[in-house]
Amino acid sequence: MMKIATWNVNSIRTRMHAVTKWLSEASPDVVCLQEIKATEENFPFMEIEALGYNVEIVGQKSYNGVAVLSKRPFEEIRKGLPGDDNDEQARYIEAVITGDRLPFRVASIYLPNGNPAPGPKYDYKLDWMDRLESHARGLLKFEEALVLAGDYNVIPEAKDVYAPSEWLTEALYMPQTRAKFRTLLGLGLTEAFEQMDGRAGQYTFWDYQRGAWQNNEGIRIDHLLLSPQAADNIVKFEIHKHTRDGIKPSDHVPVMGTFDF
DNA sequence: ATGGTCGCGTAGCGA
Repeated sequence: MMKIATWNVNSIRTRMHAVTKWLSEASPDVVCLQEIKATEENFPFMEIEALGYNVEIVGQKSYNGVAVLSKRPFEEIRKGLPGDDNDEQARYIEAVITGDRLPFRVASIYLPNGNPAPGPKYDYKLDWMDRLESHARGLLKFEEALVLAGDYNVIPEAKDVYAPSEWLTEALYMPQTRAKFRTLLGLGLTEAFEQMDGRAGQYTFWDYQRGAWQNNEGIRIDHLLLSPQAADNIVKFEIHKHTRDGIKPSDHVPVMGTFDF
């Protein structure tokens, strides 16, 4: 079995205590991290490698940044989302890993937030989603187990937000955002959450402001998107909500799938 | 309508 998780940690250096605690409790085989807010120079490689993980990152100073951790060796690494050579933002890394039964491909995705919308930041978000769709279409042609994991900054449906009416003008929930997300799914991807749970009110993010956590005013924006070969092999899906209660928590919580790979 | 909280890095931006 392979446990594959995604977590937007909102700074790896500030979050190391929470991350190491969670790694030892949940013992994921593969972890996709977002918003590491670190470069190759200041990422804590030694501490994470000491816990038994291979580590690859796409870093950036102060903002963004993604990483993939794996107990198994990486057979292939791709850094950056194809489709725009001028894109400087660190938001995509992809790896191929072999499990007990099957090789699989996993991506750590930090999709742009896009606020305020409309505007240049929203245009960048929509362009990025088009590039992701194009790249995913190519990956699906391999007909292999594929897990596109990350912070999508997309609330798929009304059931995934505490107060849909308050989010109508937010880049995370606007109709065009959700339409592009559905187009991505339409390529032949399945949300692990929808296959295993699908219930309303299962959130992965609560804002630091306004007592959002205490009032359970959350949204579900961290997703595992699966190719048919991955969807056929998922046996468990979990949202590790308890981590939002810890000391200096991230505003996101980990999401983890267990696969018979 | 405003302000409310974090993280980075030490002002103000991004979320």
